[in-house]
Amino acid sequence: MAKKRTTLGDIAKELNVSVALISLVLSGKAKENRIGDEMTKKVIAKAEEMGYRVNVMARGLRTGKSGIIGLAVADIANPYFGKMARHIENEASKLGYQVMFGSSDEDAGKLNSILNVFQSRQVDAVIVVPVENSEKCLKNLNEHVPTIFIDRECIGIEEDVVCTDNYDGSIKLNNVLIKEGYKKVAALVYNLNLSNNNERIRGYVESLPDNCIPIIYEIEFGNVQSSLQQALQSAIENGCDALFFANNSLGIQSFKLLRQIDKLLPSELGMVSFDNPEAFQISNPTITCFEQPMEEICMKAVSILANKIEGKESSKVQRILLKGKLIVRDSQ
Amino acid sequence: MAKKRTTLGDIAKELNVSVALISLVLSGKAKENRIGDEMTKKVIAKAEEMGYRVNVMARGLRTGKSGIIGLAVADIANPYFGKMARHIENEASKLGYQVMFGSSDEDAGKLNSILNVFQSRQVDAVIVVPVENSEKCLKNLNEHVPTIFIDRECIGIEEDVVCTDNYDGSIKLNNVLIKEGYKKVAALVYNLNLSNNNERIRGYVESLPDNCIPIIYEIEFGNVQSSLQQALQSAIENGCDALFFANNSLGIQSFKLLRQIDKLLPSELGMVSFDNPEAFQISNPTITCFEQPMEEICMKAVSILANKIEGKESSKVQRILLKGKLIVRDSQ
DNA sequence: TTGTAGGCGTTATCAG
DNA sequence: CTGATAACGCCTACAA
Repeated sequence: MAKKRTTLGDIAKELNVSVALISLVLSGKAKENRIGDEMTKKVIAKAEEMGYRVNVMARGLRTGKSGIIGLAVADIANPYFGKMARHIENEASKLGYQVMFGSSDEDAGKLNSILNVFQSRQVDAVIVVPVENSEKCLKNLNEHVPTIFIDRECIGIEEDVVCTDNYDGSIKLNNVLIKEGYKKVAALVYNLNLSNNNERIRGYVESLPDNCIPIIYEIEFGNVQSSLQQALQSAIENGCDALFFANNSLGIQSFKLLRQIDKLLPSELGMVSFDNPEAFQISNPTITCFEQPMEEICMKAVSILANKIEGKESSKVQRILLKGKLIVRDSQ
Repeated sequence: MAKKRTTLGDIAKELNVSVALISLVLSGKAKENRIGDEMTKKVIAKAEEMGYRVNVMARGLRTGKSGIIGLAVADIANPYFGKMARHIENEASKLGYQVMFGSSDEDAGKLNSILNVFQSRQVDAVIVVPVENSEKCLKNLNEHVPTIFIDRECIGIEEDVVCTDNYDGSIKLNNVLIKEGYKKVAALVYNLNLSNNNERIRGYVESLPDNCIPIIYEIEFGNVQSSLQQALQSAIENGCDALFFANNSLGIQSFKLLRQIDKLLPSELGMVSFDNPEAFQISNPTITCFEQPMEEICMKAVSILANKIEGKESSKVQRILLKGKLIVRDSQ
């Protein structure tokens, strides 16, 4: 296995020309360096014949570019981030970039080590889902590599970010419950101080009618099962008639728990949730939810990043909020 | 932004020693080269202080290793492959490898270009989910880079592979239906000639009682919606009393379609499905299914790959089949 | 115990 | 139009 791969030098030798010439031709700079048409063809043919493939590391060492975009998500196994990865892969590949990913599990330490690896590899740019307490390492990253935040802002750092208009989404989502006549709606959210969570809660609170007081349960991210169980129990005991879930995993887990205690949806309890996982279309009742515009988000993020890589940074920080889609189903 | 990063040379200059010394120390070879303890400490401290970070491309150019494992899945947005990616990320990171992924969409052309990119980047190893008609490019890959197949074999290539014992799974799954007393079970599978599909169908066929004839619907991968609709229609008209789905997406899509036509599960029609997506726990009824041992598969795959990278290839091809888990719920 | 020097495959800069 | 040649930063014999 593995005989040595052919290099520019090998081709040059075969053709009795210089390495530089080959390099120029194969990196598509033949025209602009006025290299003869037939020579160009000959080189390309020979390269093909010899199975030449550029050595990206050599090129990278020389140019300082790796052709890699780093993507730091919370968890690639979460379908929400899986979709994100796919859309970013698509966009990046159009521009000739490869994607390298890492999962932070919402942990600043893990995120930090992922970003360290990315920097060691001299990724050309980074797309980050910021986590709690990551200001320091993100600020550092931001000073060295073109960076963009996605899905949420990093509280405390002024940097480009693309995400859903979570405030708007929450209002639309909660209004479904309000219009349906629910009087005591509780919101459930992870106990993570993240801009998206905060915006969703803000939307929930502000869309409540004047005579309603907000009821917010913060679920421990590290202890979802029992924390959620307690919250649901408490909400029911307090006479809540509907539940507002700030993300899909809370919605899904709760759905399971509610069924275990034979709570009937929506007759005994209404619910709506952020995000639109497959499960919400299968469940009975189907779940009314707010779908985030993932493809647009990723397209926008990569396009901004592409500009930053090229050095065409717009001078001021861009904060892009994209509208999502309310999907009304049967859970209220 | 971005002042030049510090190199080994910079540190050497600061300390008035040679580059080689620094290199030795920082790559952990101080002891074996009998370098003084205090010198070692001094170097490490200085490196820390100056924020040194190895240039992976320079190292890679020199050593021929990139520290990257390429992962070619069908679609990273599919939670099944998302989980796979996550487990591989975990295992690879323990060994100091980064993961770079690509989605083939079950298309041999796309897979080929993904693998080309991987090879250009000199990934140290590749984990591939083979697709139809990819023998040629996989054979080529296999001659140049340590490779392992995952999730399915590549029909026509003798190479290490780790996957679920699909035959076993199918038998267990179908037996649930048989034992429940269903008499006319139809199987639905994608029209892709893949070893996992074939094994699942083989299991289905062979576990049918003698008086039952197999009924198999091949769903067009490129035209799922209408192809599936026709198949379901036909199965119902032919008096099938239960459905065996060869994977999760067929199961989920069918569940939606069956509800649209108000088919009652399991009273009017029983069903079981391969894979255990979240949706199967939420649906009503919950779906009896067969869960693949993804974590074990990935652990095994990475561990074999690690050996191959080190050159300790076991001489004979390994074909690892891992047992999955039958999960009996309410759909039969 | 430490230093020297060559080379990995490309690209860029100049010179013809 | 094409060729020489010097970097890029690191590793690794081999020398001292």
